Amino acid sequence: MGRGKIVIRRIDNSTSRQVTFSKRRNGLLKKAKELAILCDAEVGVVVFSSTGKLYDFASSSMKSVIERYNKSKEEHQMGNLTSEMKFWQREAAMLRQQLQNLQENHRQMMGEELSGLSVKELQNLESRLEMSLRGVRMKKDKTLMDEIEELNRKGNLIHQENVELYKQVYAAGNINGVNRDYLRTEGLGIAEEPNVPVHLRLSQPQQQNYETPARSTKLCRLQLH
Amino acid sequence: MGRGKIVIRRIDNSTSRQVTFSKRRNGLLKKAKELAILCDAEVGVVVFSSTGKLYDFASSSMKSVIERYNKSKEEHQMGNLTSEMKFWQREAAMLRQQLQNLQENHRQMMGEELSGLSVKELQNLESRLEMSLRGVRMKKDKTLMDEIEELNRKGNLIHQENVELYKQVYAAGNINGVNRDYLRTEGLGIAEEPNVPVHLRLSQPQQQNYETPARSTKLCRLQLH
DNA sequence: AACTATTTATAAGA
DNA sequence: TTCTTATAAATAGTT
Repeated sequence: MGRGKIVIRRIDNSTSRQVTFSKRRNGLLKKAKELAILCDAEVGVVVFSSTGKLYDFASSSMKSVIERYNKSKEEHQMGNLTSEMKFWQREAAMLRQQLQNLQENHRQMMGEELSGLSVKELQNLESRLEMSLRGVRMKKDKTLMDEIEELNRKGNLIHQENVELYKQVYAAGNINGVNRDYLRTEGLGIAEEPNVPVHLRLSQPQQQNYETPARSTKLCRLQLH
Repeated sequence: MGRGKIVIRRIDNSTSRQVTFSKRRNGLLKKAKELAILCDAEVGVVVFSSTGKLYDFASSSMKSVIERYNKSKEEHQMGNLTSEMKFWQREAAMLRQQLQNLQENHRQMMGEELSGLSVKELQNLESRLEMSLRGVRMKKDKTLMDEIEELNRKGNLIHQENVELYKQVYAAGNINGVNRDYLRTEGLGIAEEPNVPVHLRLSQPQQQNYETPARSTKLCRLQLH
């Protein structure tokens, strides 16, 4: 339909290609529009030029056309997208449900929202809490015991070190009496300083924190078991 | 381009419309194909007939065309979709995180997975459990008390009923002495059976279960505070 | 579905 | 890009 017949293959001449693109693109969009109107059809056309520019026509809206297209196939592109979205929606709903269940459970474990529970359920809850409490106390006691044991071990070590130092001091004292007295009273503090105070500083705050509750928990535990 | 000129408006004659649709649809798809080849363009055409049937052409693939179309706009259709999907993905991730936190919390409350906890945290957990336990026990006790009270109320009611019946029986007994003796010994048991024993069966096992642990915990509580 | 008179689209040139 | 115009292509109405 022009001065000469052409074969349908890529137009090599860039300018000519661009011109033809412009003409035929308008023609295509015009025909799409006419088809939609004449035949009461829903039509969508998307064209990207070789330079990447977008031209489109949709008798209704491209959104509508694409949605209908995807629905009409139930397998492509958007089908994947919607099904993926549905997956995430279901995922969210499922997680929300789980969360709600666990929250209710948790609140009940925290002693809240007990109104709806029967005596049987309350008993159940009670024994679960007792079990948990027992477990927590056992763990705590074990932690404390371990700490005490460690401290004792360190204490003994230091004590032994002191005994050794005493021996050395006594041995030195046989040569110089003044030195011996000095060491016995004040020098002992100096001699221990590089070791003992460091250990004490490390262990003291821990010891302070647990002593009061530790005693009460032990009493509890004895009565519980 | 035919025997006569036509105005572009919906063709009323259904048959004619259908024929024209067929012709022009083919023309449109052909022209789309030619445009794509001649001008090295990416083209997608979607047509729905008035009866809902789908016809389409895509120079590459409809998936590619639609994706490119959506990307090329960054606001329509797919933009909404992806942002909506991203919303749901974020929602799911958030819920999953919440769930995880709560689950960890819950497991610790259940006395599991206590390895990573410090003494301070264990203490905290312990007191939370104690508080919960206290709450649950209070609720249970209240439930039981209420039940007992209700039973007493009913018992009293029945007792009064019996008293009334006795009175009637005595009044009747003035006429017949044998009937009076029968009601005084065995009739009482029969009268109470439909109410009292049923309630006792309900409350007895519940009461048994909680008494032992309740006492020991109370002792603990007193020593702790 | 085929035909064909005509309209329409467009290739080539400006 | 746009206009022009000769000509190819599409298609309305008919068979």
